[in-house]
Amino acid sequence: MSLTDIRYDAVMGRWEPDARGRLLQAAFELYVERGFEETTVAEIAAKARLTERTFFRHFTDKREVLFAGASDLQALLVNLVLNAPAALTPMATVRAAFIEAAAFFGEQPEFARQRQRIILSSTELQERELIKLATLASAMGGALRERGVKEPGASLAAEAGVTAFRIAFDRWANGPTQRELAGVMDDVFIQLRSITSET
Amino acid sequence: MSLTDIRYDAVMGRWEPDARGRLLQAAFELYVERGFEETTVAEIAAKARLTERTFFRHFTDKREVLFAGASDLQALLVNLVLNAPAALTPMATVRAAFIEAAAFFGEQPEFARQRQRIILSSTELQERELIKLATLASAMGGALRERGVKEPGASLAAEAGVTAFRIAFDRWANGPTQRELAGVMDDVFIQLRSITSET
DNA sequence: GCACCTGATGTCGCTCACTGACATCAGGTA
DNA sequence: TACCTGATGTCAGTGAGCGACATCAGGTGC
Repeated sequence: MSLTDIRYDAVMGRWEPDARGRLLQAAFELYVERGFEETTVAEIAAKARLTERTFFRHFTDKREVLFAGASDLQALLVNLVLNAPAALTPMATVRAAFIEAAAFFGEQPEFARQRQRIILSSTELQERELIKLATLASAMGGALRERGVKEPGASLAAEAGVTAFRIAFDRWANGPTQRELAGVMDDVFIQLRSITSET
Repeated sequence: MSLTDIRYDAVMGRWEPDARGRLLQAAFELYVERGFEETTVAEIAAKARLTERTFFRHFTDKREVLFAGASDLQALLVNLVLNAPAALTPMATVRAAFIEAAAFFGEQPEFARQRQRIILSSTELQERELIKLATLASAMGGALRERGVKEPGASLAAEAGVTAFRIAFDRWANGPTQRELAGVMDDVFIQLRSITSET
């Protein structure tokens, strides 16, 4: 018996609770079972015992469901940058932030991997992921600027960090399960330094 | 009298020539005049004296019109990487390729800037641009691998190069007109090296 | 207890991007 | 002359996404 089989009981309020959560779960399950493009918003809504219109009140579009955690991750990383020891260089700040944030995914590695598989299956979703990462880089660049880093250094450090993160994440998501994300990221950041310093 | 006012003459073949070119121009003009999101594919087709269906035979979607040159740019950059002097390091190879390719845009700076303005006005278009750049990075990474560069160095060099290119391009497109793109790129690549090497 | 308000959901009708199937027909080819 | 080909047109969809209005349980003020 899965969670969606829990039936609604007349004792409760006017509506079955947690509409957003039900939509999240219904969408994720359907994206896994049938694929993203083959899944219709009407199907997601039906599975969550809601209407299509309600889906669009909770998520601006069909893709956003998969990026519900993005703003939390961004807030976390921005805070890590803002609160990093003042002595750190921009690049070290960004790197430390990402390595600490690795726990964000480490908690549910299976979920993270499955989500990544879905995203890889659809160009539309990859586009959305890229713009989320670009927004993230922009926010981290802003945080660096608040620490007094000038342009274009702030943007470059943030963008380079996001790039390293992305490559590390891909390797981790598709590589052997036992490897820790933080460790992969560490390697990639080291490689980034060595590759960019050779002129 | 603009180019679109040239009238079709009964002397010619069954169809007015260069449907694709007419669609390109009609779309660009409408995107500039009315904005991307406010422009309808039907309007573009009408302006080009074609039907909506024909638009979709030439372009997979409404956004692709603005990225018609992307594959040429990619081919150019990949070739520059493949044919670079063997002695160059990966990062120097990528950097040289981008600086040479700067001429690609330098030829029509006004067009490039206007196009960039359109893209900046729409999230959808930014998404598409990001995935084009990601594809470009992937292709350049492949070219580096053919030169014997190992992973993740190849991907990192390509991605870092694309990042520098993107930041330089933004600065160039929004900055003072007289500045040369190649010069801006040179600066940004130098900054990238210095920022990533501080640990 | 009653009237009122609020906010989450439902209903309806619409626009527009995009697609598949089939029709048309000028120009080249056998 | 008969046929074929390829670019275009026509038509009838599907599905995402949105605006406007209706519903109604639960809280609030009195």
